[in-house]
Amino acid sequence: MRHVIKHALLTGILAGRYAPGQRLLEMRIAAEFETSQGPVREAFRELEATGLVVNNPRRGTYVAADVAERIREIYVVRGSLEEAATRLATQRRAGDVADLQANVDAMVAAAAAGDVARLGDESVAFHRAVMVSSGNALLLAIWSSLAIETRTTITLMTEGLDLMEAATSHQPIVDAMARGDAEEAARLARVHQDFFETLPVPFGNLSTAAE
Amino acid sequence: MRHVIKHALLTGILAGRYAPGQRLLEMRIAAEFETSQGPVREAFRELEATGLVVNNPRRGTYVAADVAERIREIYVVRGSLEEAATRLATQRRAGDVADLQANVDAMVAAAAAGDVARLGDESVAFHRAVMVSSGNALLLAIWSSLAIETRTTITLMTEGLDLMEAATSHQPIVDAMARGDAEEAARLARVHQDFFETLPVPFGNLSTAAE
DNA sequence: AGGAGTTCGATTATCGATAAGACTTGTGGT
DNA sequence: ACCACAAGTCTTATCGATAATCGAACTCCT
Repeated sequence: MRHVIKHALLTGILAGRYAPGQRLLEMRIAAEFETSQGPVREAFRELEATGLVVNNPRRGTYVAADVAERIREIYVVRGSLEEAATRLATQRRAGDVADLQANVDAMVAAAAAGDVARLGDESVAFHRAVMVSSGNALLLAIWSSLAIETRTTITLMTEGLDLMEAATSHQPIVDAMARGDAEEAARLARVHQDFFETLPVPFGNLSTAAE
Repeated sequence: MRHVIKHALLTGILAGRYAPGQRLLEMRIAAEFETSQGPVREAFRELEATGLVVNNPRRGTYVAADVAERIREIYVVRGSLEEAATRLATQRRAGDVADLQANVDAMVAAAAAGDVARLGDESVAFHRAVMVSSGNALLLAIWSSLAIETRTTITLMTEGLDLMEAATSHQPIVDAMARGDAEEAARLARVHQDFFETLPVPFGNLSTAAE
């Protein structure tokens, strides 16, 4: 149950259903999900780690006042984590990037077909595979907590950006990893995220996209 | 209350009072702190973010089986976050590093006096100041969730490492920031953490140190 | 004896109620 | 009219109890 609530709050916040700065009343949320206070509070605690919600003891839990900025910050953090993970993964993989290449190929195919959802899924799979193969469980855990899975498709859908470019932009990273050039791969992984940081963060009217 | 429990579990795990892989029974912990299940569960949820405890739904919460490795992983993540934060902070500070220099000076003084606790506090203050001045609240939030404050003093106390070296190793970072050399400062910040990653992770007999 | 199915004990997940703190509104004093 | 104070209301933090699930021990059948 708490997972359900956590996920719903997360997508709700990212989609703008819960406004920036809005107070999240425990009992109200509990009522929405037809549950009690406990699970809601636990979901809050997990969400606090992402910085998307803030808790003041005895005063309540709020959606971060500046969610838009916070989302942009996610890309910086994400870039930083992926840089580290890519460095480690390159070393551990020793040139074996078959699965990653498969993801990129699938992305290109999806982009060609205009299949945004598929492109998003493959992209998430790609980045997740890199995090997993870094061998650092904490990196993966934090990366997962950033709600990247949730964000990715929303971003692709709302920006109207060049899908093919989004797909092929992964290739240089794979190439560097295949060569075993850890530093270059890591650098590319970070730059890859910087791009999204510059995009405007969309809000509202996303209820459908987020679900 | 949940903060008390969280902190106690944290130091308990880091000090080895709770063994790696040990199951953490909610009611048992609740009894130890003369409280009820609720606060304990909330503390668990917050601790999950550090990867130091793992939860299997309906099966219980456990201390990570490989705490030692997990702690080493923290340094990688931390290095990565500090690298990003230092890069941003250098740009935003525009050469104004007076507060950081003061921290370093205090560290050197503390090292000279053999005041480990003070050295630890100043070091935490230094790194926190960098994170704060990065202007990225998410970086700060995640960094904070890594229980770095708790770890620092323990590390300094148990390793028996050269205190003066630990203190002066911060200087090059400040220098690079003062020059406005963001990339170099960022690189140094990461390397600064790599050092700790190579240290053996101590366990047990730390009950005193952790408190 | 070996294995599948079943019962029982232990523990988590959730609920509803209570205690206690914070904010709001109203009141009296200046 | 303005400020300080106080009662009342709302919300969080915590508690104790219940429901649901897991794992282990046990039994029965082959």
